[in-house]
Amino acid sequence: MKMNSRRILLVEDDPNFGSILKEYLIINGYHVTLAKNGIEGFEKFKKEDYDLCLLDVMMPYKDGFTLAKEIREKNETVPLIFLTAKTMKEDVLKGFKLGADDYLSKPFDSEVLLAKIKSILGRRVAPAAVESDEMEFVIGKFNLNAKLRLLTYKNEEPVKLSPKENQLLRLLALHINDLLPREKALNKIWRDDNYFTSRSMDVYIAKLRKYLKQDDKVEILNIHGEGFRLVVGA
Amino acid sequence: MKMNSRRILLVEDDPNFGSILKEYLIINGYHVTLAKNGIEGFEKFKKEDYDLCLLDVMMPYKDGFTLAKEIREKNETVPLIFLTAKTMKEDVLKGFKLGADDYLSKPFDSEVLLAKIKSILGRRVAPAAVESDEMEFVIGKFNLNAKLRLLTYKNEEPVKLSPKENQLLRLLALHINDLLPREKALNKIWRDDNYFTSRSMDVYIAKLRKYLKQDDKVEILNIHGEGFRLVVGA
DNA sequence: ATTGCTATTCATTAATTTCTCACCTTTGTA
DNA sequence: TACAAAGGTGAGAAATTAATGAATAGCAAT
Repeated sequence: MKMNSRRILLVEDDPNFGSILKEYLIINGYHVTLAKNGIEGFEKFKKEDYDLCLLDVMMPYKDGFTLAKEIREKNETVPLIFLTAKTMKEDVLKGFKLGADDYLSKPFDSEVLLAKIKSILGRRVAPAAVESDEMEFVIGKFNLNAKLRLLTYKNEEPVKLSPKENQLLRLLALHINDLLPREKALNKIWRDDNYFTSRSMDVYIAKLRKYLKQDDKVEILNIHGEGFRLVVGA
Repeated sequence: MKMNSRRILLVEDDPNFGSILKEYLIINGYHVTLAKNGIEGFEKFKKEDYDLCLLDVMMPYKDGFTLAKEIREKNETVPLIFLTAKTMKEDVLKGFKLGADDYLSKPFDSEVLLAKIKSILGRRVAPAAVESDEMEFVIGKFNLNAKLRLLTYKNEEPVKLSPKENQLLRLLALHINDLLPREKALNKIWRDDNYFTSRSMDVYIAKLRKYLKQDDKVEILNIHGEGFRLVVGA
C-alpha cells in the first residue's frame, strides 16, 4: 500500500455508516478523523489541519452546510465533498456556492468516492495559489487592520468596516497598484459570479471609495471589463 | 457578461442535445466549440487551446474514453468532464482513471453542470496555454503595460487602451518588426474571420496609429493581403 | 417585536467600448 | 491605364459595463 497519509475529516452522524466508511478510507491509506455531528466536526477541524473534508448534509444540531460555512471562514481552500441523502438540486447548488468541490448522493459506490478523493487531492499538485495571510496594510495615509476590520486615517478615530467591505479592501490592498480582476474578487469573496453579485461588488466599491476619499492620493480605478486597481499616488 | 470567457470543447453526437447545451453554455458566458464525434473532437482540440472538455462517452467512430486518452497525450492537465448516458460504475471509474475531473449522468440538471464547470475552472490557477504571457513591452519611446492596458510615452501620463486596442497592440509587439498575419490576429482577438471583423480590425489599426504617432520611429506598416508589421526604426 | 447593522436587488444614468457603414485611397495585376 | 480587391479613417449607432442612490431583505441581539 502507498503511504499517502492525507488527512480526511469525516463528519457523519450515522455511527454505523460512519465507522464503516472510516475503515474503508483507512484501508486505502488515508488518515481519517470521524466526527459524529457538525459541532464536534468543527472542533476537530480547528484542532488539526486536514487535506479534505467529507461532510454529511443532514445532521442534527448543525447541518453540513452550516459546518461548511464555518470551515470556509477558517480555511479558504480545503476541498469539501458533501454527502447528500438524495440528489436535491437546491442542496447541490447550495453546496457548490459554499465552495464544494463535489457532492455524492447516498447510497454511493465506495470506489467512486475513492476515485473522486484521489482526483481532488491529486490535482492539488501546485500548493494552490497560496494567498498571503497578511492582515495589516498601509494604504497612503490610511492603515487597514483586516483582522480587526478597522480602517484608520492618520491618527483619527478608526472606522469599522463590515466583513465584506473589509475583505474587498484587503484583496485590493494585496494587489496594490495592480489589477484585481473582477472575477477573482467575486470568486474569493462572493463565491459566485453572476450579474447580481457583480452589481453588489460595485456597491461595495462605491462604499470603499467614500471611505478613501479623505486622502486624494488614494483611489480605486476601474479597468473597464477587467476589474479594479487600488492606486496610491506619489 | 464575462469578458474573459473560457473556451469549452463540447463533443456530443446527438445534434439536438449538443446544440441546446452549446447555446446554454454560450448564454452563460463561455466560448463553446461543438464537435459531433470523437474524430472531429480531436481535430478541433489540436487546433485550438481549451480550458475544459465536455465529452460524451457513447459516440460512434470514437468513444469519449478513447478521445480522452488522446487528449491526455497532448495535454496533461486540461479538465475533462464526462457525460454518461447512465451511471455505470465501470464507466465512472474508467473515466477517473483517464484523469477525469468529473462525470455527469444524463439526464442532468443544467445548473448543476454549470456549477461543476465553475468549480473546476475556478480552482485552476493557470489559464489555457497562452502563446506567451509577456505583458510588458518597450516599443520605441513607448511602454506598453498590457495587464493594466496602459500605453506610456516617455514620462507622460499613460493613455488608457480599450481591451481590443490593447490586445492588438500586444500581438503586434509580440511580433515586433515581423509580420502579424491578418488571419492570426482575427482568430486570436476576434475569434472570427469575416469581412466585417476584418474591417473592424482595420479601424483598430487606425486607432493605434494615432496613439503611436508621437514617436516617428514607430509605425504600423501594412503588407498588402498579408497583415501588419509593427516596426521600430533606428 | 423592534432595533441596528449588513448585504442584496433594482432602477437610472453615465461611461466606455465595439461595430458598422460610407466614402476615399492605395496596391496589384491584366 | 484601368479595374478590382484591399486598406484607411471619421462618424455615429449599438452594445456592454460601471456608478450609485434607494428600497428591500436577512439576521443577530436585545
